[in-house]
Amino acid sequence: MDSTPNIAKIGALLGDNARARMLSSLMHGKALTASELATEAGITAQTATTHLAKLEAGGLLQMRRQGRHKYFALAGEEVATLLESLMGLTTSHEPLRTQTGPRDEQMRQARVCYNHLAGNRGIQLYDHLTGSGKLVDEGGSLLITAKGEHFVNEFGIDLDTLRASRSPLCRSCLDWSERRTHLAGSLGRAFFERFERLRWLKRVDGSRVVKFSARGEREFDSAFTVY
Amino acid sequence: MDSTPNIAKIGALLGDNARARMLSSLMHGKALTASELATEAGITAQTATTHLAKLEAGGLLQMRRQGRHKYFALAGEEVATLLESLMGLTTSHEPLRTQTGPRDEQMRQARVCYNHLAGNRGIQLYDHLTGSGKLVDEGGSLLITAKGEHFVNEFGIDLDTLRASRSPLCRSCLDWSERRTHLAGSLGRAFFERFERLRWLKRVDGSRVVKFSARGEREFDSAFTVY
DNA sequence: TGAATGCTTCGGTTACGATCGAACTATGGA
DNA sequence: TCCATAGTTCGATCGTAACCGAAGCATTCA
Repeated sequence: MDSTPNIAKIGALLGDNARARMLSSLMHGKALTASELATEAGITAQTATTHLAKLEAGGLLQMRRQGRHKYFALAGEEVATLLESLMGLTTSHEPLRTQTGPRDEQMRQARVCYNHLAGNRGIQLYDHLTGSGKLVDEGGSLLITAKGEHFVNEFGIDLDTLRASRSPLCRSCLDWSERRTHLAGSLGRAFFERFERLRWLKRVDGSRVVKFSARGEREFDSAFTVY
Repeated sequence: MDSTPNIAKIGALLGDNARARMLSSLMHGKALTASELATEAGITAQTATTHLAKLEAGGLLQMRRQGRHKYFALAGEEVATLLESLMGLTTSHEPLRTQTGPRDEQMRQARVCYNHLAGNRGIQLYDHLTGSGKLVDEGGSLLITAKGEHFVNEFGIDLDTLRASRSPLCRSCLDWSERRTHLAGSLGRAFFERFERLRWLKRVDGSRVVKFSARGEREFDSAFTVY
């Protein structure tokens, strides 16, 4: 059994500039979409597609579909280690990689994502709902419980209207800044609209950033405590 | 400062089949000559030259000239680690690499190398001579001391004759099986001839293996104790 | 000195893979 | 039902690098 073909194959994967750039922009551990990775690598979407397919087939990346998006992340700890030791070999010892995460702290806190709430606040919402048994994850799909229905209606959201729409009610969405899931789907959107109407938050125009008011923050925290 | 070009560069080095094979045949830690590496990789000497130059320039290999040979070894522990983690990624977990060292135990013990003694016995000789102050390493070149001259003459080797030849008297030679140095040069050859004449050893014909007699072994050991 | 051996340089061929334009499918939301 | 957006497939182009034959150095040893 000769294992050298394998090492050459992995090496070849790492040996392309575009792919290398993709991989290192994933070093911070978070997932990125195909087009984001294309931009990172400075190539077109078509080219990115083929690269990403190769990287996934080679076991370096892990993919997760999310609606019309594809989120890619490093396949595991070993891959990250490999990349680190590669970087360590040449650039002995630069400070490890410039922060590629969300440059803007505000954005990391709260932002809009397809009209629902993302960022730390979005995660808080999601964690509260699942942690308190209002939503449950049934084999990948998110379901609302009786308790959840009650809570949502109490909160001023008309579930029946939402159900009339064809789009899925609950849906988890991978958060690119925190690599955690938050609530998407029509329920997610409804929550966001409700927050706006309650004046808990306001969108900063021309950006995806969402700004909470002081009162909004307080009331959000008390409504969605995380256990 | 973007470090991705570097990782791509190293990746590209690893990404060629011939180079990968060369690297993994060096995994056991010992040094190989350019032509041995060419054979390992299944390519011609010309092609090997360019590959080896790239690997050395890329900091993956370390080279040491030795007469008309060039010995290559992995540049360091980090390189070995990198290769291991690469292999680990795909072939989770084959036993690490087939033994590429000298297949023949006899050969590992004692053999001829340019008419001087190599293998464990050669190392023993070398270690004795340097350890007892008969030879000293002066900035890479090996010199004989007064004590050494006395010893050599006592042993039945005519130093003056050796000095008349144009070839260097003392010379250290990297041992491919043990990655240690042993004595080469005309003195090395003279020792070997003397051992033959004393009937301490005999060459096994058609091979580089050298066989010690029981008496030879005993006397060799007492003459060349290692401290 | 000359023969043998190890390595290198040069030139030309060949194969592979990165790239993108254009046209396509799939998904989400109105 | 329809639009906008994310990602894919196809085909053609282009550059790079691996490869070897042949001839050239360099070293050892007689």
